[in-house]
Amino acid sequence: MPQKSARPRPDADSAPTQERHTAPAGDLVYQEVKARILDHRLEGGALISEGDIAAELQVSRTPVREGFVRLQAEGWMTLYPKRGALIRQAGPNEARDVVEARIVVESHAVEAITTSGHGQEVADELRELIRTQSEALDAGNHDDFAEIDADFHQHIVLRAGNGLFIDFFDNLKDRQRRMSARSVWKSSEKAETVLAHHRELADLIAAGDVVGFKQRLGTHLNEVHHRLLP
Amino acid sequence: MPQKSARPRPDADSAPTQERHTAPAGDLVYQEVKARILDHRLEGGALISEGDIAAELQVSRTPVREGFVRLQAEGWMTLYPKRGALIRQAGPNEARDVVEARIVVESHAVEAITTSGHGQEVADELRELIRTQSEALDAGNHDDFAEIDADFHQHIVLRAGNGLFIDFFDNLKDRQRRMSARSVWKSSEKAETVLAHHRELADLIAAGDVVGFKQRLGTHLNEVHHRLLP
DNA sequence: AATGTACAACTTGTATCTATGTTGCGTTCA
DNA sequence: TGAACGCAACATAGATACAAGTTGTACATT
Repeated sequence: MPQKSARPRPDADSAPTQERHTAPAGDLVYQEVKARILDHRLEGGALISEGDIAAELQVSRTPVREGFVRLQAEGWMTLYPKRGALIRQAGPNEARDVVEARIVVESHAVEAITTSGHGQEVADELRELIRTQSEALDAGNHDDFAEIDADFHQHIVLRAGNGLFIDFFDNLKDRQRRMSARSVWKSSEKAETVLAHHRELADLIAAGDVVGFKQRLGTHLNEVHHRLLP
Repeated sequence: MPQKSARPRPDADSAPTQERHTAPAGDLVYQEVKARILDHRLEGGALISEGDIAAELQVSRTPVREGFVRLQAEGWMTLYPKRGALIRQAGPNEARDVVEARIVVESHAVEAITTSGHGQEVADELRELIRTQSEALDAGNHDDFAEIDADFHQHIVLRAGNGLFIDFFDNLKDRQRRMSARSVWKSSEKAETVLAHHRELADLIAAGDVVGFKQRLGTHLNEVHHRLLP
């Protein structure tokens, strides 16, 4: 029997009636600390305290705690009672695990897309993305280039339509971002290589060649990765 | 440059020095509320408030809030400012998505296991699990039977060694649990069918037949599922 | 009757306060 | 010299206080 069987509810998963004009302090903490972890302003292994962040961000410790709990739930830090918050190390296998997981998830997404007959459609959307990414490169906008690069892969997973994989892939994206945060696509030669790879991947999707896609994606990710970590 | 570059740290991801003797109230809230969601004592669509849970569990709102934040991060509820916490609906595609994701993750795990040459080893471990599960059935212990059933599949993912997939699979397991919470393996005939399926799956792992495993797993999950959602 | 409005009840957001656990270091004692 | 002890500094856990947003309803107004 339901606990108390609910008051009028805001219509299953609808948006809040009114937007906030002031960002909640808890979200601020979450986003700010996560951003610092992803771009290595906070290094793995560092031990920080609620008080430090609270003072720096000019909020009380309560919303800091809220942010910390979220970050722990997502695996970015570990909370030690009465001790502090430890930023989690990347772990020796994480790079391998992320690449492996991406290959599995993205390849499956392509299979789902092609077997449902949306291969051409999605391939066209990806080519459009490649076009804008190419423009970003020409304009020298490296940040946009990197962002669209991530969008390309995410779009594939998005279009496959499995919400669980979509959420999981978000996590993978963040982890990859932390690992490759130090590198930028300054060399246009390397950037062109990435574009070429993406064009091939889009073609393979259009052709419905799932195994080909999987192989190419593997070489793509590994090649990108080896230019970053040597 | 590192923020403040850390005080002495408790040796990367080590356990806390001393165990607690009293369970933290925040964990209590998290586990209790999650349990209620998984077994439908809290239904999807219900709107609950921090105060209700706090009063019922005899703690203040602070740890309740902590638990709620964790539950939201894991996708079990949505927090609406000044309104309350809405238990998320299962979603019309969730059953399909969970099965799809499980097939992908488990099949990949088998591929990783067999290509690394641990197929026989893992198959033997699984057979041992099947043995204990069979004993639980004979003893009429349906709860243990269901638990070992979940362990069987989790073990495969565990042995593949990818920490990201392991965490993801935990999530899948909980979602499946919520969906099938109302059914029990009372019929020993159905239970025997499950055991037979698991034996076949173990055999396919031993034989290194990844595509065979994937197919069998698909029929297994769908068959199990169709007996639940008729 | 339909509509607009003021208000009471309820809920969260955040700050603050108290209690307690942990650590590091200086002091003491063998 | 070195180990044990005590204590101050620090950190979190949880409770509580208070401010502010949201909603349903009763009631006045048209």
